[in-house]
Amino acid sequence: MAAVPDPQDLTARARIREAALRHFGEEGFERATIRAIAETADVSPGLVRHHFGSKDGLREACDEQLVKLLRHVEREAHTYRAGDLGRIHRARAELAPYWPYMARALAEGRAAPLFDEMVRLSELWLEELDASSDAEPLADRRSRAVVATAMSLSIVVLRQHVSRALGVEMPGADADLLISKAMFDFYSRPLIGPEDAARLAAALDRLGGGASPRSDPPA
Amino acid sequence: MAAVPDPQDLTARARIREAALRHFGEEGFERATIRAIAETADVSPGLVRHHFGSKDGLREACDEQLVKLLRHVEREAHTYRAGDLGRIHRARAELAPYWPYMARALAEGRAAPLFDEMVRLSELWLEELDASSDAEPLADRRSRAVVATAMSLSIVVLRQHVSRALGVEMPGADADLLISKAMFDFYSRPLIGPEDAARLAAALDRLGGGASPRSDPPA
DNA sequence: ACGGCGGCTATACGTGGGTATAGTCTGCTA
DNA sequence: TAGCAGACTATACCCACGTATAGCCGCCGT
Repeated sequence: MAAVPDPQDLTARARIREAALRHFGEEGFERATIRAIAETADVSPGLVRHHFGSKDGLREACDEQLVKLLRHVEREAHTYRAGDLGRIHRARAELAPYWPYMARALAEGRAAPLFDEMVRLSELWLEELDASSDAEPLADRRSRAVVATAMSLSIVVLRQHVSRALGVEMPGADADLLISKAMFDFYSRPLIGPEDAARLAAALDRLGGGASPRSDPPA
Repeated sequence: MAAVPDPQDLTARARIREAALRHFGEEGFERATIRAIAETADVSPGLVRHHFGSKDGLREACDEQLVKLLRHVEREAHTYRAGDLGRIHRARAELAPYWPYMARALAEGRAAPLFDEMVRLSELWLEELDASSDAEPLADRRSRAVVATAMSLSIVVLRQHVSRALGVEMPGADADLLISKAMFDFYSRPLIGPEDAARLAAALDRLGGGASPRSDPPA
């Protein structure tokens, strides 16, 4: 349950995997070398191959480990009621060391189970929410869940920019405070009125099967 | 003004740069090779070095080009009023071919000017918005601008997951429609009531300089 | 006591790919 | 016509790194 779960008495296999998660996260898959990973794990390069077959094999093991970790954290904090901030807090703290790896994996389009799992959670969350609201949603629940997931992950994936732009270190309490408040603000204060939203949605429908890309409003 | 601005009668230097933007975007910086880029640009590998000095030099040129492009698009669509969807539409279409490169650059923490520029725009946008609203924001404007920027970029950076999870191709009209509607929904319908938000913000303040990371609510 | 197996190391091989150098061709100025 | 400059090519170098092989050592079952 330690944030970094591994003192130094771990099986070599696990040490290698943890070292890889760090190296891949910090340097990226291509720049990271088996030799460096082995050195960090305090084993010979050959052993890496022995256990994981190849560099790609090692990465797959890392991905799996990441999903395993997410599920663990999830299980531990499945009380997702907004009230229990402390619980979520601790859960996130456990993930933080793996942010760099996570961010890279997601940005490269890997770690799909992780993303999908979060979408699932978002859908559950929206389901509750829809039940307790009377206004009609503009989009189907799944779309909203996917977009919400992407948005929440953006903070991790773009943490270097967020950190720099806010002038705070990013796994860090200051950042948590600023970001959480900003998000609560967005969650609680509508940026556009319902009539404007309906008008925009209608305009979109009119553009319909129209032309090429679009993704999101300016901000 | 063409979406991909370059037929095939461009200066070799420009052809190389465009080829690099594509290769770096699709394969990543490390996996992309100077030789392949040269071939795409229909020049010899040596010429790449001649013009850009090194692979890193080439990447820097790409980053600069990206910022130049953003400013161009911005200038062209500086009428950021939500009404003129068509204008924004065309502007975005011009950027779309560079999404893969953009996404990678941002995820790796590069292309800071691009991010910062978007933060600036968000701040302007929020400034207007704050003026026309009476409710007190929970966070300072800059924090909100940074978070909003990260959120809107998340769609591009995580487009592979978004695309997969929605089952639509991602530079594409279908995706635009779904995503835009979902975003308008979030922008127009508050997810939590103001009293809950205030309570949560207060709770955060109480945790205060507390413990380690936090980033965002579950969804 | 022993045979075998799995964790582990040392060493070597092969090559992809960035970089460096030398040389060619075209066009311009005088 | 000479001669220089810069765009461009061909070729070679070199090393980092993934992969492969062969072997050592300690443990366990019998």
